[in-house]
Amino acid sequence: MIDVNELRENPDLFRASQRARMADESIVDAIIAADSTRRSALNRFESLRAEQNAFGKKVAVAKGEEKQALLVEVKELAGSVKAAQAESDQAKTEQDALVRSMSNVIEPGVPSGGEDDFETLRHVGEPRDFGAEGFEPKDHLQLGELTGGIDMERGAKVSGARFYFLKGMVARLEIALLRLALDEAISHGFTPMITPTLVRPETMAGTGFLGEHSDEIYHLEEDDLYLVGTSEVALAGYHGDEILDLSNGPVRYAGWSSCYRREAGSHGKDTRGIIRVHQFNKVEMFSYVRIEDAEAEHQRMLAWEEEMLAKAELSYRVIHTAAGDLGTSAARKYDCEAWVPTQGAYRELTSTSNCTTFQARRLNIRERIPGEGGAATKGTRPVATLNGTMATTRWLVAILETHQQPDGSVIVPEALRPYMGGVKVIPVL
RNA sequence: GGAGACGUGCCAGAGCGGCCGAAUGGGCUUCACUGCUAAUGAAGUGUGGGUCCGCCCACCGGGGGUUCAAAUCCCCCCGUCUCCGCCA
Repeated sequence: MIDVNELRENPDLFRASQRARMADESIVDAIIAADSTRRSALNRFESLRAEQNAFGKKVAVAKGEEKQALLVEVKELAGSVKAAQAESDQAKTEQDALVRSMSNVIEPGVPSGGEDDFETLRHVGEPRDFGAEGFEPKDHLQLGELTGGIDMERGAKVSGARFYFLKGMVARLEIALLRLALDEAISHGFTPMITPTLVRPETMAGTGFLGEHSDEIYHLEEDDLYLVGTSEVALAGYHGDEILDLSNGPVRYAGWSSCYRREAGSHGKDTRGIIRVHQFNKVEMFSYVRIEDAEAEHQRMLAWEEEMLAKAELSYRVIHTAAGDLGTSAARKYDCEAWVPTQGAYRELTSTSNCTTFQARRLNIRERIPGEGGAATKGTRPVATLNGTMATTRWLVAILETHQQPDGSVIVPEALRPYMGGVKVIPVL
């Protein structure tokens, strides 16, 4: 959630951000109006309440007839206090709804526009030239089937469309990838975490996923629990309502979990293979940092993601996502998209977002305000949160296709071999 | 699944419907004292919001209710613990 005081003081910044996102600008003025209504209603209630409190003290010490007289008088006051309180609560609720519906303010330099208006920052590695090598690459599903590693048919039989079995060497490859990702994260100071994948409505709402994208989320009616689409949900909720000590640097967690997505609006899209599925695994970085450190942490996360892509020996490009494609919480987002040979396209493998103080405000996660020499002074302020992908099941698509051989066997990237008992090649069955 | 107990500040732990934002002890910070440490003494030590910057309002797991007035009484929810049952 955005900072209302800042919005009041600098509305143009917020209007510009909304414009860049191609979102409604008028919400800025609506919030300012609702805030002023809220404050005047609150003032009315509080002064009446103060009066009532003062009366209450008199009533407490009065005796007999005097007490009875005071009671009659104060009874009327109690009525107006109640009414003023209702009005004040109402104004607060209205303002809150508006504020919560507004997206984060973008960071400087974020490209304006929608999904296709991203800026390409760089290309790393050359896409493998199968033409020059003289053979037609197979897609990841063909490869998966040839090696006995992916079974979509039985996935559909057991669970329906967009479900799959990973078997044998491909199953091992996924575990190897995730373990490498976790070890990399640990070496960068992240504490490994295995998180709950079912969360309560409050947690889901707190992370901002229950808004526009609520139809993407599985909900268990019987128990009123949600299946998470990423461990970010649990990791952000982890320190909810807490005051953190960031004086020794960022607090970093690497979440390992299954992720569940309904893929509601994507019928007919990516129906082949495991590119877009209802359930997959992911190792996710999540950092709590001081506001001043957020931008630097974001650059670090991007660099760590690129290191992982290098270890998987993939060619990719890095894009700077446009404002309209950021999602509610992010102020800036970088995606790394790997080259998928049979699609002739770059597909997203990682995504790292700087949510600045947006999530922390909503979840009430703060730190003591650092004073001179780093010692905490009076007061608190929200922290910044960031997240980024270390590895997901989808990586298998790019790895299988990129490292395939003419017969359909697949060479295992060197960095993954120690996690596969030294296996160098996934053979055709 | 059944029965019961409990949830108060950084921690432990009191709390009669009004004098309770909350006793007491510990911790922490500052000061004093003592060669140093320890000990001792004194003061301070929650969060959020509003503000005419004097103060004022709210918060005792969460949400409702009763009352002129709720940490305190009533209801619902969440959580923790104990016992019984069930499953492994």
